[in-house]
Parts: sequence; structure tokens; C-alpha cells
Amino acid sequence: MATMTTQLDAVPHRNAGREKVVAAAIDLFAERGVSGTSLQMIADRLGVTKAAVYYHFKAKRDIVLAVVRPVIAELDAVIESAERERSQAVRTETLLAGLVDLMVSSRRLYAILEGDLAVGEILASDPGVSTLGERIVEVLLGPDPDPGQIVAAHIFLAGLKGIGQGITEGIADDDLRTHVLDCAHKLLRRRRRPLTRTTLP
Amino acid sequence: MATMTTQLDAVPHRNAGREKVVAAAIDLFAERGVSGTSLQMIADRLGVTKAAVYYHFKAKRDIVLAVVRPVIAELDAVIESAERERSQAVRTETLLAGLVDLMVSSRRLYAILEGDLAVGEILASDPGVSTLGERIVEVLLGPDPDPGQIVAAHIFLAGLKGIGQGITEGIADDDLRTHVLDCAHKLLRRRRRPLTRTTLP
DNA sequence: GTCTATAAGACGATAGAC
DNA sequence: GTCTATCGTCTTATAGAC
Repeated sequence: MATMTTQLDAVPHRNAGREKVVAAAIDLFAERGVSGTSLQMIADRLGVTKAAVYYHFKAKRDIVLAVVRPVIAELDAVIESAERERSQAVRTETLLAGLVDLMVSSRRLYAILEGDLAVGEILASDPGVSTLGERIVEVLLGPDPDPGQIVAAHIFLAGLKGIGQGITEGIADDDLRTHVLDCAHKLLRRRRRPLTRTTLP
Repeated sequence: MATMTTQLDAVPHRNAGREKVVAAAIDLFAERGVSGTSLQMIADRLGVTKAAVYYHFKAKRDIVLAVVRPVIAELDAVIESAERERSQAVRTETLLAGLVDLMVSSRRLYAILEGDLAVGEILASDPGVSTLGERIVEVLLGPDPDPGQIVAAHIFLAGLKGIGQGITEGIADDDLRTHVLDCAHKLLRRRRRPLTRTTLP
């Protein structure tokens, strides 16, 4: 998971200007939201003009996609690896660990991803992305979940997003991961069997 | 709680135009976010011109405040009533019940309240409002909470916000309230004593 | 209370010089 | 790759007639 990087940083020094734009955009998107960030602000932060930014990206939409696509790709990989598991319990556990890992390792990007309705609109026009949320819930809960589980899942997923938004900045990555996973288990633990009777007679 | 209404609807028929603007604004804010909603859209939805809207509110900021202030007031009342309790357990329980109640009874407003960074910016210039979040966490967790509790609280609060955003629309108010409160207890339940030994010897 | 008309500026985006 | 200069559109907001 930590070694997955997208094509972008495979070539380290080419496209330096382009990546500077992306970096500035990430800062501003996290601070002021996507709708609240203008190309002028991005240009100002880089000490260049708007036109210079437009050399690297032909539209604002493309900047948003460049910022968000890597996380989407990782998210997709996490979901897929969970979907491949055969046991429902392992599927759930794999997905939870992957989601928490992803969120902790890129808190700000995860927050940008769901922090502005404009982002959802842009992503909605991208194929396959729109089904991501549904796949997560499906893998997380399995077939025919009860309403209580659905509510718990949505609270956890929304909470995961909220954690990224600078609320718990004082906590180290490892601690955060542990605590968040702990919350996930408290919320989503399946009904326990009367007693563990897993071994066959 | 359900009978608390703010000054606005105390006078039912005066200011009908003003309230129509607020109603249209709520719809649009919930659908497209505050930043994504222009005065033109509000005017169009009402079948009037922008200037007509400006007759009722002298700035967009004031529309946002008119939409959001009632929830803020209720939120403040909930926190205050919890703060008045003497036992920490009752304080927590009162706050949780109040928050969940408020969120369920006005899902869309609650979502608008925290769904757009622009709202926070507008509210930040209002006195007293900015301390609301801190007061909630303080009442919820009591003095010197451990990191695990802090994370759990933030996940729950962020999750509560997320629930308002149309994710669980198929669930009735009463069921939603029950399930969400259940989640709160799972997440925030204090360490159990070895066994219930509440009665003195 | 609602209208037309318009100001003043920010926005995303483009053309063309260097 | 970055610049200046500009286009057309949208925005918030105001003035004044009806």
C-alpha cells in the first residue's frame, strides 16, 4: 500500500512545473475548498500568472482531477483487493484496514476528495468512479445488511473523511491508525456467536 | 427540543417573501453547497429577479446567516443544557441525545452547517459561534480525555454531519435516531467497571 | 415589493509576443 | 515556460422607475 504511487512520481524531475501547480492546489483546496480556490490564487502562491498555470493545465477541472486521481486509484485498489477475498469477515477487515491506511497516509487528499460538492460533480463525469461509494458499502456490509449496520457504516465512512480535515492533527499516524481501526471495530463488529465454536466436531 | 423554534416562525405570516427566499436558499444550499449557489439561482427558483431578493437581504452573507442561525441557536441550547448537568455521565448522555435529535429533526440544515467551508468562514465572524465545536468535545469527553476517546468523538461528530447529507434518506426519523444513538454508545461508552457495583454496601 | 438597468469586478479561458 | 493583454461570462451589489 505504502509503495503504490501512481504514474506521476515515476518520472521524478520532468514536469516539475506541473507538479508545483498540483502541490499549490492541494494546499489551497485543503484550506479553502475547491470552489473557494481560484486559478488566480494558485498562480499567486507560485508567484506566476494565471496564464502560466494554463500552460500546464488547460482547465481548472484538470487540476482537480490531477489532485484527486491518485487517491481515487488507491481507493479503487483497496476496494478491489478486498473484493477478491472469499470470506466476508476477511473482506470487511481488509477493506477497513485499507481505508484507514489510505486516509491516514494522505489525510488532506482524502478530505479534499469528499469535502467539496464540486469535486463530486467533476468525478461524476469520470467513468467508474461514481460506483466507488456503493462498492465500499457492499463489501463492508455484505448482502442484505440491516438498517443499523447501514447507519453504522455511513457514520464510520463520514467520520473517516472528517478525521482528515485537520481535526486531529496532534496525533501521530500510527496512533491515529490504531484508534480509528478500533472505532471501526466497535461500530461494525458483527453479532457475536453465543460462544466461539469455529472448529468442527 | 421539538418545540424549540427560534423567533422566525413566531410571527407566521409577516415576512412571507423573506421566508420564501430562505426556503429556496435551503433547498439550493443542500443541493449545490453555499459556494455553488448564486443569488441568480435563488431568484430563478422563486420566479423573481435578483433585485427582488436583495430587497429582503442586503447581502448573500445575510441569507446564509438566516438559514443557519436557527440551527446554531438550537445547538447552543443543547450544549448549554448538557453543561448544566452535574454528573459527567449525564452530561454526555444529554449532549448525545440532543445532538442526535437536532440532526435528525433538521438533517438538511445540519448538513449545510458543516458542508461548505464558506459557511464556517461566515460564522467565524460571528461572536461565540467559533467556540461551539470545542464546547461539544469538552462536554462529551470531560477533563483530560485520552487520544482514543478524542478520535472516537471526532469520528462520531463528523459521522453525524455526514448522515445529514442525504446518505440515509430511506430511513425514518425514529429509526435513524435509535441507530445513531446506538453508534454513539458503541463509540463513546466509558470503560466498564469490572461489574456493576453501583449500590453501596 | 418587484422591476429594469447597470456598475464594478472576479472568474475561467485564449491569443500571441518573448 | 512565462509573460501581457484581452474576451466573454458570471458574480455580488446598487439606483431608480413602477
